[in-house]
Amino acid sequence: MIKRKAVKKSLECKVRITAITDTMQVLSGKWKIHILGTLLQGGKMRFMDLLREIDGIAAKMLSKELQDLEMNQLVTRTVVDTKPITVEYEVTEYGKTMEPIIDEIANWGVFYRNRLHGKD
Amino acid sequence: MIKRKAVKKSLECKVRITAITDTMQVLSGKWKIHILGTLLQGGKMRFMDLLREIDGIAAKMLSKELQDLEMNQLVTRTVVDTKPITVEYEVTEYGKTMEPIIDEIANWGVFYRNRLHGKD
DNA sequence: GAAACTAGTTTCCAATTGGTAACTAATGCA
DNA sequence: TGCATTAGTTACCAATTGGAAACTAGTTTC
Repeated sequence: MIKRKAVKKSLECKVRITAITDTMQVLSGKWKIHILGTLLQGGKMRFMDLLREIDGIAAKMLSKELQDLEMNQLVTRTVVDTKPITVEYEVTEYGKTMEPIIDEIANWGVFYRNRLHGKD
Repeated sequence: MIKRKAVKKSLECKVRITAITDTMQVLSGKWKIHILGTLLQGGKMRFMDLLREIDGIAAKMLSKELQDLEMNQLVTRTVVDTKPITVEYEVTEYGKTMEPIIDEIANWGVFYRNRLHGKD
């Protein structure tokens, strides 16, 4: 009983840390979760739809974040040959595996607000 | 069928966005999830324990992030009157409500790695 | 008396993030 | 002809983030 748990920084611990780092890197930045959340709710959406739907985002940011998400294969980008050309973004099947995370994050945020107000 | 879903930016949508923003603000920065994850696994831990356990973190960051977490009531800080004074950090009951989020994030990261390696 | 361990704090610096605004380029409409 | 809409891009700038290293300060051990 002198040294319980000497080797705490074990394999599973390192794997977990790496896993968390990976996920947070994929979701890095202020907007990716919002974009994914919006696309998960809205299905196929055009650039301008997203720009209008996501409050406060600038075209530059939306463009950059969508590129990141596309690179990570979480969303697809499809150019549609309409009169003024439009581009459709959609969450991939792979991207949909993010849904539990986003839901948990949204749930916690609601819980957090309720706690704040309940305590006032 | 001319304008389905005109009012997309509805109440529930705004609430969700606010909720996500709130959560991500509480978890902001590179380290908070790791600190919480480590404390959830390790129970009571001292400053130096955390510093050694969390690979790459500097004392300044650990200190600052712990203060943030304490302010948000996710962890408690207890000074223990040992020979060289020690400080114990522990996740609160409230902080434990973060566990589902952290688990989902860790799970996804593992899934992500597997997918990468499976595709090589 | 010097070194080491506790838990930090402080300073200084570099990189990243993100915002505004203007610009491109193609097409349609009045 | 000129304005609007589509989907961006570019340039510039400010704030935030985070890292390294040195420092404080009290106690204990050699």
